[in-house]
Amino acid sequence: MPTEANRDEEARAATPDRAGGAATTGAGTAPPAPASPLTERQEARRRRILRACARLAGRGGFDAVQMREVAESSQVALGTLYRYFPSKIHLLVATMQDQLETLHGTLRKEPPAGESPAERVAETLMRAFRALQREPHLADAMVRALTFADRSVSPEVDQVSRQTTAIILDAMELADPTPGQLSAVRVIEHTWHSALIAWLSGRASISQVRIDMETVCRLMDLTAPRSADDA
Amino acid sequence: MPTEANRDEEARAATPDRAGGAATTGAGTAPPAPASPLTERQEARRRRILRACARLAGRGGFDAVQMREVAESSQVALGTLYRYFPSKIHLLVATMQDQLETLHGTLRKEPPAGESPAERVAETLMRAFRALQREPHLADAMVRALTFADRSVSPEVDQVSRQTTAIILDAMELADPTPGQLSAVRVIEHTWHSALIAWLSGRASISQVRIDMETVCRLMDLTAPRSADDA
DNA sequence: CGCTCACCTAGAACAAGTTTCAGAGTTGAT
DNA sequence: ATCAACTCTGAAACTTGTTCTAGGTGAGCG
Repeated sequence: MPTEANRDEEARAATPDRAGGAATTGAGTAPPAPASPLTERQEARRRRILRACARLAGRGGFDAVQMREVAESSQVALGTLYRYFPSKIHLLVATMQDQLETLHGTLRKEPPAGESPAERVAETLMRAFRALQREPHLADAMVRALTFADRSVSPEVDQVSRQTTAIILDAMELADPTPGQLSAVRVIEHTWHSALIAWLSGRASISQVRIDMETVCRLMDLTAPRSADDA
Repeated sequence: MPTEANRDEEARAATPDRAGGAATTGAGTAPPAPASPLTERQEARRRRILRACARLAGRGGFDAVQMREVAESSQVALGTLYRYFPSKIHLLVATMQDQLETLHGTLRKEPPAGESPAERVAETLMRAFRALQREPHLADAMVRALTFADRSVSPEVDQVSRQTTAIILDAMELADPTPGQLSAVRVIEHTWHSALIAWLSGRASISQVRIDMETVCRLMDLTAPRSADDA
């Protein structure tokens, strides 16, 4: 007895697996579809899955995200879930991408108000941090997935990294960063990432995280050697 | 048919599980033995296990460390392996502790030769990095375990963190760091850690890692506000 | 109308981490 | 010498991520 959500179906696009990783893994089973647009109904499925994942991660964290339960909760067969997200890690990283996009949108609407780039970046990161604090289990799940990801998830993890960079550069209000500044931004990202992990595993307090973030932002010399108004 | 390694046995200390985590987990099954000295024979078992773990991790990395195989390879029953290391993560983190101790010993014998603290720290970290490069699979396994560790492994992860701090402080040749410097050291650790992950997952090149390490060491202002010769 | 194709579903099957259990074996104490 | 306590062993069982198989359903098309 099927539930009641499988009345009519679509049949067009090849595979719902986006952003295929063609890195070192041979093109074994995954079709080389470069960008399948995803049917409306498929997009809806994808959303249901991501929402279920975030909900389950919200309580219990990483361990509470069980693939069978995600599948059931999003009214999708287990095989289908794996067709959309080839592993639990992929699923959680995609969830993080999703959340990051939301965050970036929010930040765009309410940009940080600090005077210097360093202040704005620190403020932005602490704001993001507070957002994560509101859902510590979810944060735990996403970050654990992110750091546990192996090479097969590189494209997605890279995407997350680019998104983070974009957020920081936005906060700096710097359209044309120098290589040195990009390196500084990477260091800030590293620090944020790692401080987050330390906090999530209970090895660092919030104030310690704040201090570390302020430290790295202040010392990273975010001001351009020459003021950048020639963009 | 027992193998041939279980002739005589010891029985004294409570549990070989060191550094019990009494954090939030209730004292369910683990006896509260604070520091069980481990019989000679138990110590030998522990070594065998760690060596087998490192060997398996050396090829194949994280996934190649399979608990059944570790047990078999170290001539120990599966249950015993779990008595010594309550999870695969614990086992790999302990392996990292072991390797770090070795590294620290080596570094003590051949300290870095740079002029400034920043140079010495960067040199030290790059040397450690090259050591990891020699066994990339092992490095992968240990670092993945470290970042994947949840709260139940906090004590052990903390120990690794302290060891790393000690190595950096040694390189700085600074016995009495200021709080600001400690924060800087934490940032450096965060960066090292995260850069390592990025390299291991193929998202950063070695030169990028070097640049990031030099960046963070240079900018972190490792020189004391006043020169520290009053220790 | 019936064919074909891609997608989906339900469920079994497999793999590896973890737990559990009964039975020895060892050691120190009485 | 016997006893009690503890550890180790060998093997099965359980859990959860992942894969596989068989069958069903809708859409375009001859």
